[in-house]
Amino acid sequence: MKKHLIVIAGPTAVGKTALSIELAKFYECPIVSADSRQFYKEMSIGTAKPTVEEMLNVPHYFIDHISIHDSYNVGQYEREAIECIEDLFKTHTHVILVGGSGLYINAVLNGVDEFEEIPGHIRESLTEAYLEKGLEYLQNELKARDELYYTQVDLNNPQRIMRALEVCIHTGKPYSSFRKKEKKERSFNAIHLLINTERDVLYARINKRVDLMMKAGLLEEIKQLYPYKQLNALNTVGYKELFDFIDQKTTLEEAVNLIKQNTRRYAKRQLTWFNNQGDFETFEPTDLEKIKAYLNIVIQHS
RNA sequence: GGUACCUUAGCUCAGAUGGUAGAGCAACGGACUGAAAAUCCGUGUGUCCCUGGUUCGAUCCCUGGAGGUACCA
Repeated sequence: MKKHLIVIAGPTAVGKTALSIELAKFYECPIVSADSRQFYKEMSIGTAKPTVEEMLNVPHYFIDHISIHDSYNVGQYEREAIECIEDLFKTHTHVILVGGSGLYINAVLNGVDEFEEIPGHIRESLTEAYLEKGLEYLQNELKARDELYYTQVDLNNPQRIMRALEVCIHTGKPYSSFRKKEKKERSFNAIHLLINTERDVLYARINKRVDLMMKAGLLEEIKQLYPYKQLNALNTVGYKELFDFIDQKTTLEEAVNLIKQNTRRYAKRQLTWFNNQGDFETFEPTDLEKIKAYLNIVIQHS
């Protein structure tokens, strides 16, 4: 029997969680998260995790999967997620993958290239060099170590350059020599659904959800995490704005408005990414019946 | 009621001896392979308050309105 991974992608706050739970109940299948912030057990209200009750009825994987103190990345996620999904397919014909992190969804669907793990101290010294010597230094280093990638990267993006450099330094080979961009074969059939709605509606949902998060105690959650605010995981919309409020850089009202604004921008970036993927069938978050009908047809024909 | 000043992009404001205008923020668009809710790039979207006049040409000068701010009553 053919195995089907139902992929539910879409911008933040569009209604993916509720929809995925409805579908999971219908197909009696588990849900795997592809949300790079819901992975963290210390972050809940600000990441709009499914509630405990919701998860009681439907098993969820990769929610509360790691700690903000762990270092985590797409490569690890790909390996773990594929192992988890293949395991689930031993007892299920359907598995749902939901999330808004395009890169992570892509890792499950197509895979990312294989890289060695890079020791953390290399990135640390690169970051230091960047802060001391500036972007131009990084650009020159990259030009010397990987001329090909130098012509391909966005040279204004320090994050990209540092990643390439850490690979070059640790392996002694150009970063671009690892970038094969090969699509990996998977043992399951993936059905791609993009959940989206009109921009006005989406933005209204985002604004409302931020207000609800505040009512649910977001500020309290953030106060607990304040000592760790420099961690990568906490460089997140909803968290960084409230850290600024705690640091008295903004008023609470300004911080909340900034969370709304930055969430809207994030949603736009997600849409840009998904639009670029091209092979997603688009539905409204309320189209449950249409989606079931669509899935039926696709599953029968595969 | 009087006097002075103001009215230009969604907001705050620049500006040109008269040749239809530009910054910041916002907004919008895009990129993306181990930080991805991250990081980076691009784009000015305009009855220059209205009206009549002067002028080849007015957002700019003049007349008369409207709205706003301050001070005096």
